[in-house]
Amino acid sequence: MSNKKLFWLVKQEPSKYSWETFLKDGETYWDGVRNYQARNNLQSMKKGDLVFFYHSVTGKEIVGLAKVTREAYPDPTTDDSRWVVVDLKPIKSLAHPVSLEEIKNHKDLQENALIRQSRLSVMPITKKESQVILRLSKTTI
DNA sequence: GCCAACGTTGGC
DNA sequence: GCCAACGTTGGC
Repeated sequence: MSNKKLFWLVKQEPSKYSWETFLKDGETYWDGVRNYQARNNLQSMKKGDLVFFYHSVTGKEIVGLAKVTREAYPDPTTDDSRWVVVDLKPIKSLAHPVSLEEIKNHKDLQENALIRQSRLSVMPITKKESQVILRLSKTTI
């Protein structure tokens, strides 16, 4: 695993866009972000970065891993030039989804933005956190 | 369905 | 530039 790659986490309600739909689509642009902090995170993503996919509200677990295939460009779903999207492509489903409860209960994940800033929909994940999550998910890249 | 957290908007 | 009102998100 290259140590230059950064890890991120994106959040979505499965009723709006589920991991299963994402797998079926094969690739998608991540639209609809209307929050500056989340937008800034999108703009910081580099091609090849790895992105955890979290199901909010229903499921409340990290279900899959994707990668950035195109860096930030203007959101095609709006004329408002403030907003951007990135292209994401699924890599694999996690062998064992990592639930919010597991994250909350793990001592090394207490500082995770998923807990600290529950409303943020695009957030960075530290390398250490990503290793813990991958271990919990019984998934290797 | 409720409510806490928090971002945005608009009046002053 | 402050802050009250309001809207949205997401856990419970």
